[in-house]
Amino acid sequence: MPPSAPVVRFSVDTPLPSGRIRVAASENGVLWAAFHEDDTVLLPEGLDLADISADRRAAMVAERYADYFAGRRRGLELPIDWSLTSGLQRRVLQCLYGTVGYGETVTYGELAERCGAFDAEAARGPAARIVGTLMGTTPIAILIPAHRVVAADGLGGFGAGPDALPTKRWLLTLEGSLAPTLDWDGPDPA
DNA sequence: AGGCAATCTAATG
DNA sequence: CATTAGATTGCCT
Repeated sequence: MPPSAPVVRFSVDTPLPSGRIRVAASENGVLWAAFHEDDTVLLPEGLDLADISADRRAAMVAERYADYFAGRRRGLELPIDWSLTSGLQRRVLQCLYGTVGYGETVTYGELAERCGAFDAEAARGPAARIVGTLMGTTPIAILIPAHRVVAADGLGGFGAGPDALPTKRWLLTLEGSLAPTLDWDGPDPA
C-alpha cells in the first residue's frame, strides 16, 4: 500500500563508514532510509516523489540524526510511516522497534521468540534465519534498529558491501554495546 | 569443528 | 507454478 500523500526525498550526512544515508518521508513520518542509493532495500517506484532537501521534514530528520550520531540523543523520536512493511515483516519490525532500546541487543532467535510470530517449535531455531532475512529488508535504516539484532555467537550480518559490517560495528560502538577500537572516531560512547 | 535440517519470503525462469 | 538463496541455530557426529 503506497502512501497517498506526496513524499519528500533527501540525503543526510553521517559519520558512518558507509557515508550519508538516503531518506524518504511522507506526511505520516519517515518512510524509507537506506545506506546507499543502490542498497538492496530500494525505494519503490511509483511514489509521488518530490526531491526537496530544504523541506521542513528534511531539516527535522537531519537534525535528529546529527544529534544521535554526535551522542547527544539516544532516540531519534521521529514518526514512522510503516506503509512499506506488511505481514510478518511489519510484525517483527514493530516488535523490534518497541522492545529493543538504545544500548540493548537481541539475537535473531530471541527476537523470533519475543515477537510470537512463529510457533514455539520454530522459534527455537529455524525462525532466526527468517528474522535475519527480515532485518535485511528493513526499509528504514537506524530508526528501526536492525543493527541491534546480532547472532547468537557473534555479530551477525548487515546488508551488503564492504562498508556494511563496519557500519553495524560503528553503530553498536556508539551505543556502548561494543568496546571502541583504537581507530574509533565517534563521540565518547555511552 | 563441521555438517545438517527446519522456516518463510521475494526474486527468478 | 517450481526452485533458490538468504543478516541463523542447535543438535548431531
